[in-house]
Amino acid sequence: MASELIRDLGSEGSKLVSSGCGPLLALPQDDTRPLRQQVFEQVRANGQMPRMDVARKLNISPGSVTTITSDLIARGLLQEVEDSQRGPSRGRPPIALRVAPQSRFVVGMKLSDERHTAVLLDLAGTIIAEAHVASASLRQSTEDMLTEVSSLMDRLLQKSGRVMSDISAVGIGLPGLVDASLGIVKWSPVMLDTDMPLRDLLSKTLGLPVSLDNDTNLLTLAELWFGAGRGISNFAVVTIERGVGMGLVLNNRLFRGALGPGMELGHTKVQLDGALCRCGQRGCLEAYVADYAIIREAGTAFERDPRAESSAVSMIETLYDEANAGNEAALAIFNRAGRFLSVGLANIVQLFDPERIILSGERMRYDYLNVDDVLSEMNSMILPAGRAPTPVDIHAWGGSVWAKGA
Amino acid sequence: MASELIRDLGSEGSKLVSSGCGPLLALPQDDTRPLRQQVFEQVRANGQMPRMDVARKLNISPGSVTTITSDLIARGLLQEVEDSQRGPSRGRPPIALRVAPQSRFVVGMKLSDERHTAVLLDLAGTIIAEAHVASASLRQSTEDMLTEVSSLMDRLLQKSGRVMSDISAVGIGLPGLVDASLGIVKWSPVMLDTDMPLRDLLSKTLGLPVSLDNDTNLLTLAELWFGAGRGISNFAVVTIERGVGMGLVLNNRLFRGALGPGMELGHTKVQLDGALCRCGQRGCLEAYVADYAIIREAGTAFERDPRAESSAVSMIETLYDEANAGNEAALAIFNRAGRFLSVGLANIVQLFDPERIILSGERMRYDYLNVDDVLSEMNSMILPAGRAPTPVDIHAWGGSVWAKGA
DNA sequence: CACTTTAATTCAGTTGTCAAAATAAATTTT
DNA sequence: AAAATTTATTTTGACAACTGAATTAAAGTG
Repeated sequence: MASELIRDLGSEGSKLVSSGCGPLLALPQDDTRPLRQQVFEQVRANGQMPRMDVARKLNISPGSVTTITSDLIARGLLQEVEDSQRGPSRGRPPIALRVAPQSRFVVGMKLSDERHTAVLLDLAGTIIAEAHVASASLRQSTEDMLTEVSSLMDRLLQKSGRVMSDISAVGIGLPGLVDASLGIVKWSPVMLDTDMPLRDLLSKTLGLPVSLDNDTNLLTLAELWFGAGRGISNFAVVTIERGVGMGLVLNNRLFRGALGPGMELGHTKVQLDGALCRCGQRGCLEAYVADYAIIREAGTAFERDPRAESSAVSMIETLYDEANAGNEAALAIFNRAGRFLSVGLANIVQLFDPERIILSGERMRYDYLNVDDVLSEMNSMILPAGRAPTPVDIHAWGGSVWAKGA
Repeated sequence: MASELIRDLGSEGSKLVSSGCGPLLALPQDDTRPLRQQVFEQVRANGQMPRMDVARKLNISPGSVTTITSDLIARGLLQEVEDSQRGPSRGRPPIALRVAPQSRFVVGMKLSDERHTAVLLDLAGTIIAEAHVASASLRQSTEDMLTEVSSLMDRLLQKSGRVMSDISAVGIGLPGLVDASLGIVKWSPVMLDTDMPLRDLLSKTLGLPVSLDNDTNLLTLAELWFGAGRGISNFAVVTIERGVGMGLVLNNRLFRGALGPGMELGHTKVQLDGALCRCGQRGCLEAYVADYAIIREAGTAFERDPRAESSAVSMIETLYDEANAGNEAALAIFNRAGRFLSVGLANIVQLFDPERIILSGERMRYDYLNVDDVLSEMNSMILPAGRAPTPVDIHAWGGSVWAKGA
């Protein structure tokens, strides 16, 4: 079998003559956004900026900026800022532009097994309103899910005093395997059904365009748009909750992997024949740092039945208190988890060479693992020493959408 | 310290209003190649194709193709294929286009610690000639390097019957840390000097434009251009020689990492507090699968002085023979290395989700590690089971350049 | 031989962008 | 205060790239 797999230069060389060279599939994805959109994005990114600055930043002529902005203003997407106060300077004062705040609204939702969260944003990224509903059960049918999303939407609209027609798009994130381009939920811990075309169903229910994605991806996008990822081209977002997830931004763009499911940091192996993971394999990072791994260890060390505790979170909290109180065994559990997390993070750095790693997640649980120790250990495992320390961010929300008219 | 690193939504939210949202650094890299170049690349990729096919493929009007191709033909870059035989079909027969084979030539070189290799290619990617020189010593001065490259170039030209002015560009790959954009060799096992602007020196010596890159990157590009990577958007190339290297193609483009040095698969940790690596850290993949790791183990198992053997390669060969002859200890060494390699490869799959992994390298040494076992073990470590098997390619050369007039 | 089919070319027209000049609105100098 | 200077924006004409439709070219089919 091995020999079949091996091709040598000879056959390769002869193939060349007939079939040319260079990468096939030149570029199905046209990367160049129309200039109009670039101008809009530039203004949005800066909050507000005068036309000349846009022209300089994008290396286009001031004339084009005038044309484009006047068009965008006519469409109500941009507006001039009346009160552009500034220090005394010569020349005609610049008239700053900003995204018209009330022009359009988008909604971001995050579905989880505990509660669903929704935020209403304007195009400038300002949060107008926020709403929550408790999720009915751990796993639920698609129909229930549609109902819950609808009621969440109603509550959000009610809170903000808007109506459905004010909204131009909805973005929804949920855990599990999601095919964002097709809008299909392949598998999710919050849903009973698999391979469900949830996006289209939601779109029909709400009467709005919907985009669907993995929650970690959306969290990563949120970091890129609003958080620590702004201004950074390459970074990784690592989440530690029930499992260990990762989102990756390469060249200012979310990287989704080639085959869909994306990056599974949690099932990266950090130990040959290591601890048993819930995926059935051994040595996964998740099997050391996820909450169930810690609970498992605690159960062994203290001979406690995991189900005796009220919940996973509270059990870990108890354990953490004990560790702080000086319990060696509890401390050792957290230390070990922290060390393996260091290995996982160091591997990310070695492989992706990101400018930054962002630890982020809905629940702030990193202190359990002792951030400082993890970071210093991680840095000691990275080959070219002397790297910028990686800041830690905690985001309590993850929804962020993006709808854009042509 | 930890608290300083942590920001919460509050501060983030308030910052939003003033500073807008969306990624900064919109796109300094303008991705859109001029249409002329796209047409040329399309023809080159296909070997030969008629104008209408180009128009359909690139979604441009046939008129544009006529204009562009006639221009390219006038410049001598393309030519019409006289004998476009085809089955009987109605309509005017298409006139295929191809890259004019003799129009320009480029040279690719690979420098190593044993010998330097150079190939002469035309723009269609056909190898015209190949030449080698033995490298003088393990590490050498920059001056000697320049001399060696010059003599290699002379030999190549002599072999092919061309003169220097026939060549339009040279691409050179060498091991070590190379900043491709600046053309600087930060560190290399084949050079004594560090931080040397080798590209400019070579360019002056040869009187030609030179591009310089890490050899693994060049090997990856070669796979993308000529090898198993054609037609695949995302794949990883793994090399196992003195160390363990990796090149990555994402979206049909070589990914170089954010901070320059790029991906160091070899120093990915596969075991906490594992085997000692030559980098001084523990548990690196390299410390299990690189040749020095195997030799080290052999030395322990058989109480042999590594320096007693004539060379590293021959020592491994001896060990391999013994393993094949049934020596349990020798077999165990290779098996262990193979298993750790599986871990490394599985991690790549989990993180990057590539369509394919290509094991590639100048020296065909994979059989030592038993390709079949490694692959099956790797597949067993990947979460979403049922993935395409990864073919193994052996390339005996790595140079591949690309020079393109506007 | 007329008709169909497919490829390639021609050409007028649209689009998006720029360069340069003109205009606007402030400050500084005279 | 008027003139000069400075900076921002708008206007204008020109240009280059591309498209779409019509046209020409070269084959096969009935």
